[in-house]
Amino acid sequence: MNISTKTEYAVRALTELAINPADKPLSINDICKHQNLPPKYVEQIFRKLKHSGLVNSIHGPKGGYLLAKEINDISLRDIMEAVDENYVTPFCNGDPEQHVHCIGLPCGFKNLWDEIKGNLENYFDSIRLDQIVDKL
Amino acid sequence: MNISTKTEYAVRALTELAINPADKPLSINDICKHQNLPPKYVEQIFRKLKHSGLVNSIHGPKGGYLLAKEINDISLRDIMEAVDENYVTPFCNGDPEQHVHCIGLPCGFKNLWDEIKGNLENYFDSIRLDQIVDKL
DNA sequence: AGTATAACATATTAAATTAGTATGAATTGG
DNA sequence: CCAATTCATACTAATTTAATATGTTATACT
Repeated sequence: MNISTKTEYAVRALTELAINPADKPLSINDICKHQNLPPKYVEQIFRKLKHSGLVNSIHGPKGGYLLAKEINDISLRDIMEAVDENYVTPFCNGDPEQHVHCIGLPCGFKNLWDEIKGNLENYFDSIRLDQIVDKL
Repeated sequence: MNISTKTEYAVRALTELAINPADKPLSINDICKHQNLPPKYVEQIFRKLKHSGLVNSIHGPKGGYLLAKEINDISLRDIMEAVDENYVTPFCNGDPEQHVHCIGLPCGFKNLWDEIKGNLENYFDSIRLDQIVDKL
C-alpha cells in the first residue's frame, strides 16, 4: 500500500509545470535538474502523462511540456492512473480464473475490495494539483 | 497502491476465526483448506498477527489460533500494520539521507505525503473485522 | 541545408519487493 | 511416546519497479 516513485516523480514534475508560465514549455532536462530526478525515467513517465491527456508536448529545441488542463482539474488519481496502470486492483473481480481463492464465483470478499478501491479512488481524486502547489 | 496478498490472506483467515466459536481454536491447516491458501505462508502471517497481539495461539494437537480482541476492535489497519510492515511510507520523512530528492531538508512535499499517509491510516482504521464479516 | 535540442519509442538490465517453499525445533493432548 | 500443531529461520522463485541504453523523429536556429 505505497505510492510508487513514478507517482512521486510525476507529482514533482507536474508541480514544476504548474508553477511555470503557461506559454513557455519546460523540458525534461530542466525539470529533472531542478527536482534532482533521472531524466530518462522521467521521459517515460511524461509519455504516459501525455497519452492520458494531462500534458501537451512541443518538439524540437525550446520544446518541452505544458499542462493540458487547469491545475485544479488534475487530480492525484489522474496522475496515478496515468503513470501506474492498475494502481488499485481489487483481488476478486468476479473471475475465478484470475482470483484463485474464490472456489465459487465471485468470492464473498469482492464487495469489500471493491468498496475500498472506490473509496481510495475518490480520495485520490479529491487531491488536486493546485492544492499540492499551495502546500509547497 | 495495492493491498498485499498477505493482507488479503490475513483478512480471509481472520474472518474464519471471527466466525468460529471463541473457545475452540482453529488450526492453520483447517483455515487454509477452507480458504484455499498456502499453509506455510499463512503460518508466517499468523506469527506476525500474534506478535502484534491480534490473535492468541494454543500449542499442540487440537491447538490453533483464536482472536485476541473483540471483532469490532480489529481494524484493517491493524492487520496491514501487523502483516505488511511499512505498509504506508511517505517519501520524505525529513531525512535527506533517505530521501535523495530533497536537496535541502525536508522537501516541500513532506506535508503532502504525511497528510495522505494519515488519511489512509484513518480510513483503514475505520474498517473493522465485524463489518467485513457482515458483508460476507 | 545542417546541426543541436528535445520529444518519442522500445528493449534491456538491475534492484527491490513479494510470494512461497524447505527444514527443523518446541510444545502438548492423547 | 507419538502425532498434531505452533514457532522460527533460511532459502528460492516470481513479480514488479526503477532505471539505463540505444536509437528515431521533429523542429528551431544559424
